[in-house]
Amino acid sequence: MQTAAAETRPYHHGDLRRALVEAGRHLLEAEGNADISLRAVAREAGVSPAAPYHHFRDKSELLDALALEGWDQLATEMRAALDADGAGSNRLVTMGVAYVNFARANPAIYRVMFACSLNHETMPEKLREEGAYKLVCETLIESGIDPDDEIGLELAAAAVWCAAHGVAEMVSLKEFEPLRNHLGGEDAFLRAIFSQLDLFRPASGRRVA
Amino acid sequence: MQTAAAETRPYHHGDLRRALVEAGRHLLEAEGNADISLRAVAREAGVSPAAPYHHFRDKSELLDALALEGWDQLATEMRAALDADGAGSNRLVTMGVAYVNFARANPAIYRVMFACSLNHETMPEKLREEGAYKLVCETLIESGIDPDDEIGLELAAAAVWCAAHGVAEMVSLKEFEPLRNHLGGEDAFLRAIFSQLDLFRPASGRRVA
DNA sequence: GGTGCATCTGATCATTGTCAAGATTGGCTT
DNA sequence: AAGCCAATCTTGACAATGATCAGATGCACC
Repeated sequence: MQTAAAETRPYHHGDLRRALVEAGRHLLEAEGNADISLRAVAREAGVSPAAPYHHFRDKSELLDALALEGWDQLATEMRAALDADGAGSNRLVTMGVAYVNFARANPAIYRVMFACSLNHETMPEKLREEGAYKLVCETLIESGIDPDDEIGLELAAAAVWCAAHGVAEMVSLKEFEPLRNHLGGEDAFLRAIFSQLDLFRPASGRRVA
Repeated sequence: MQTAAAETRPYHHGDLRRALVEAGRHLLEAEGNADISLRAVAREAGVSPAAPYHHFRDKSELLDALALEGWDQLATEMRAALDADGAGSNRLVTMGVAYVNFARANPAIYRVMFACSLNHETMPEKLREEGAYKLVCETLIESGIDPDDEIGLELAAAAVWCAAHGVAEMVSLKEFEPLRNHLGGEDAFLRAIFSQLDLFRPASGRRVA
């Protein structure tokens, strides 16, 4: 069943690169499995197994593209959560919850995102300039971190990100089901977890060494 | 180059299951890559590609066995770190650092451990009874959590584990290299990160809801 | 000593990532 | 408008992998 390119197969498929990325995203969402087969992506896009190689050197490059889109979406959703946030609430926690909610809602994509980062041993630069990382820094400054203490800021951002990632990956384990129920749903559960990591309380004393 | 079974190939290989697990661990350690090929494991053990199927239903079952060994080793190292810890130091942080050090020293094994857990959507039960999870709970109680507040304890343990896992996976990114150097090495870096997550400070006020 | 059964091998299949060579076609040059 | 170029897509192929099955092998037990 080809979802995307059913109609008339165009001789030279207008923008295959784009189509491949979207096919990949569909597969990731549908199967919920992070190890997509390149051939399956090509199939879904309605082209031959070798076609993708004219747009990506490698399977991993396709995954990189998928990861990039994921990071974009993540940043968008985090920003949206902050914007929708009532004044006076803990914005760091709100952001963390949004992060984890994204990871829970798109587990396959999230795994691809992180796997790519670990492969390259680095995260996409975009994050620092305009993406989620910058958002984290801004929110940290909002909540009392000294913006001029570059080391302190980076350390805090690292810690926050680590915590969010840890929660994102652990929280889908069944072990936490009872806890989640007891606390009354996903968001309350996540907020409780984050609250346990005191960093997420505004302006608690912090130290670098 | 077969490392393990070079000598004389015994007709019925004494304990192949064991040999396979060890071969797998060697490959994980050597290649540093988490996606071992079952065939490669068989090769390393000096048997045919089909032999493992008499001891494991599946490739994933071999990985499960490897994961289990990993969890054991982790618990051992965490316990050792606690035992070697000077009195008066922050034992939760010590434990967290040991956790992350293990993950950093055995990245492939750690990835297999966690991938297996995510596949089954649960962690091995052994952890709760006698493994790392129990250690975490004990140390939490030591550091002031009310042992009778079951919910609170479980929540705290969840938070601690999430944080440790997050740090373990993030910390190998190159982005943190300057930070690590600035703080004077791996352990100082990790302690700084953990210190940012205030939970790891003894007896800071905690709340459940 | 003989036999049953767990264990191991060999052959085989479908799938996958990747590549090289050939077909197709849109766009630019003149 | 004719024609060529280079990008794009397909076909066919290769090696490696996970998995299965029929058969060989030899240990333990009767």
